[in-house]
Amino acid sequence: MTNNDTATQLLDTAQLLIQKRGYNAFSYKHLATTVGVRTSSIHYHFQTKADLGKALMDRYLAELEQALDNIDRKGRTNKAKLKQFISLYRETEDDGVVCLCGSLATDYETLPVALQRAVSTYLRRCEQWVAEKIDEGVGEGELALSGSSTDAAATLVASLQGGLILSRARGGPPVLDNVQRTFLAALNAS
Amino acid sequence: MTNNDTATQLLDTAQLLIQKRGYNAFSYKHLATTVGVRTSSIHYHFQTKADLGKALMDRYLAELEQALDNIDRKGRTNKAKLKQFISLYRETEDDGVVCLCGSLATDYETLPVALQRAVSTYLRRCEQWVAEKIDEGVGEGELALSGSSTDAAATLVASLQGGLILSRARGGPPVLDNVQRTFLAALNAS
DNA sequence: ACTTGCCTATCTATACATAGGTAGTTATCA
DNA sequence: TGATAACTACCTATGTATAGATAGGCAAGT
Repeated sequence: MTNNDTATQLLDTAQLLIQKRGYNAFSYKHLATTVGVRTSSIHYHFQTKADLGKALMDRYLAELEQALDNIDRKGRTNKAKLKQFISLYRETEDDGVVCLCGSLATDYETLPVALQRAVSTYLRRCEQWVAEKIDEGVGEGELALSGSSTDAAATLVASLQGGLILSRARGGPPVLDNVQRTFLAALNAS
Repeated sequence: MTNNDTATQLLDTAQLLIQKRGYNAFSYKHLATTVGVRTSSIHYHFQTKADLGKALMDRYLAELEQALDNIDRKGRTNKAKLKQFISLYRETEDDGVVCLCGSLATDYETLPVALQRAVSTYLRRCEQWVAEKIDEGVGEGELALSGSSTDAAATLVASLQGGLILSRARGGPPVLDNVQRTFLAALNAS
């Protein structure tokens, strides 16, 4: 399908542009020239910029669920699962971009409501999943934690998103390596 | 001086707009109508948007140094100083905005070089200061740390910035409260 | 014939920026 | 002291580029 091809290409490119430049610095014109079509063609596939954004987040959320599923099925220990989760973001850092969701979260106030909701959902899902793994790990005596799992989960998600955002500006070795070490140390699980 | 007044008002308002909406979603028009002048008047005070951004970051950096100085002079223990540092961001979270620097960091790729440099400087300065306090605290036996102070400092700054950014989208109780508890727990210093 | 997937052409709104004017203030010095 | 030059802090008007969006056409597939 040419349809599928172009639509997917539009999604892929738009996502990258948003991750690189932010929602408000990315435009249909920019996207069009990058993909090699006219802006009107983008409007054909995604009537408005808000629709495109929503489609992007829907896909991103589905991919997250898939990734979490994968980790849950393949990971042996909870520590390994959490490491896998972190490495999801660590790969993003290597790409020199931020999480789609973190990018949108910064522009939160300027987003259409549907997008705002999708961003919230994504973030809460991440925190919930992380807290779950920590709880399981602690329950099984695999991990130790001096605070609450909720605190640790919220902090991890914040530091992953923040780490990605700061990484480009700060330069130097990957910030998420520091984050991972700190997080695992707090769980007595280097 | 009317000069001082308008210029300062422009800076204040511009900063708030950027912290609320991001660098690229804030415009001279928006700023002008908010302050009650014409866009050309903004150009009079700050020839270009890049100049305005630079002036903003210069001021922000100066304020940071002042705040750190204040904390260093007034804080008794290193733990207290670190708590004070965190509360700087915690106040920002209450205002429902993000750190100016965190906002700019997200749009990093689209910023004029002078602004990029200012953002880097700010972030590195924060990390450096935090690492210093941790080192001192550990040296004096006041704090204990299982990892490196560099890791902890980078992680704290990332989670503060990330926490602010996620806070609006996530809703619920302040994220930075979770961050503070996690951070202090990791230092064996609740 | 109808749908799909793209195109050209065009619209309105806004972005950042500049040119040039003006009222009010301050400095200079015969 | 009071004429004039220079400066300050705005203004109106305008320009060029880009934003997101729409209308309508057309070729290819079914």
